[in-house]
Amino acid sequence: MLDLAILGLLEERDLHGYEIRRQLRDGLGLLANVSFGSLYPALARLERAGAVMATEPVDRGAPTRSPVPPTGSLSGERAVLRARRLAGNRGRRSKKVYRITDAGRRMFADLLAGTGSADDARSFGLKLAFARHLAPSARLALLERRRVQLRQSLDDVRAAAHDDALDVYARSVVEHTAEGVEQDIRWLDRLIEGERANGAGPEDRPREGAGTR
Amino acid sequence: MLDLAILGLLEERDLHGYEIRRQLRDGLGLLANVSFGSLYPALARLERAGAVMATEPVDRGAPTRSPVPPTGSLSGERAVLRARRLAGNRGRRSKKVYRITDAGRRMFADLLAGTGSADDARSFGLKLAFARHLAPSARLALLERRRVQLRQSLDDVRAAAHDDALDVYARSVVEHTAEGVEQDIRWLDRLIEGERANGAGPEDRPREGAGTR
DNA sequence: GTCATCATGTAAGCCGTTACATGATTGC
DNA sequence: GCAATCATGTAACGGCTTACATGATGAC
Repeated sequence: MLDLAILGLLEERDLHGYEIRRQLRDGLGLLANVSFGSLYPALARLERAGAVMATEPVDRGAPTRSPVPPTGSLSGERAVLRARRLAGNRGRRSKKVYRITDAGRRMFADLLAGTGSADDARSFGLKLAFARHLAPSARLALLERRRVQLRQSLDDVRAAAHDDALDVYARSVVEHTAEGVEQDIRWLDRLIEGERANGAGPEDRPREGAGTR
Repeated sequence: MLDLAILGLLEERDLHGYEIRRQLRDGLGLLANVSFGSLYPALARLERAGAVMATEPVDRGAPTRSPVPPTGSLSGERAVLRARRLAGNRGRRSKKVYRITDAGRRMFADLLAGTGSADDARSFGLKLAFARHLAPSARLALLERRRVQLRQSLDDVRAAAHDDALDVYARSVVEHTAEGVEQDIRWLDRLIEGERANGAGPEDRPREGAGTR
């Protein structure tokens, strides 16, 4: 699920890990606080899988090999380190800006369209947030799959509400859960209606205007 | 979190693992499908910690000492009947009926009142479902803690909604999330109001009517 | 006598967390 | 020069899932 979010963000622009985390936190509330302990391993995994590649950040200024700046006798060591980084030294630590690859785009498309892990609310919300990368038919399918799941949930929770053994508090929880699911379904219905309505609409095509119909 | 649920169910009656799972699945929707792979280890852990004890259903032909749990519940009775039938058998593996201990009750109270892990919706829902075991003041505190968190969430998600870079779908997700949080807050407000109203009300005391006052 | 269900457990592994450790940049 | 922040990573661990293995019960 984290992979999906990372790839989705990288679809739009190159980013480094820290920035990805900020966008996940501030951007959309889902996946609110992923920790570095999961983010960086995920990036490393994606890089090993060939889905993303690390690109050196663009060096502004003189990137040619001028080994040592003429300043700083006291901070000599630091200056050397900085110089090595600017000179394109391999392996030194700095910002690592990641860029998605073609394989990564394919992986993203698969994750986005795959029925696996579309079950929970977070996965669905995440997928829907990236839904403009989906073909209209796949988008509709995503919404309708989710609707089926929510109908089932609603039946279950309503059955639970019939239990007479529930006290006031448990009952309140169950009933409020049911209301939440109902609201979700109404929301989905609005979205589905919108999708059906713009089948021929000229407005927001997914990304490239060259879609089928 | 699973511990809390288990102890909460055992507060009401003795149960064996399979039955606990069913109650978690059917009873209230939260913690919908815990798997045996987590349930049984959790029970074993609780037993090691002294929070629950396994009351072996009757051993062959020794009905003298504390043969059956004195519950009046339907499923409890059935379990007992089955266990009795089993008594004719050689004492092979059978149902393991768990009973909460005094230490377990203390642990349950701590988990229920503790501020830790009250953060997510599931933990809160679970705690609230068992809220009748809480003193009125602690119950109110639980609700108000949750309300503060939701206010914060609402501010965050509204800030996210101000982001102009969101496309239709991402924006819809954010806005629907905000609506959900608003609905949660209204629900909490109703509950808090109810709590305040029955401060002197004779209605639903937590469990035992024998309180002072 | 066999199948579905009830019932308990173990093993492997995923996904994510907290805590720790370190390096680089910026601003005072 | 020092602190705060930016930035990247590792280590240990916890909870929960799936898959596996086993045994008992009841229905037909």
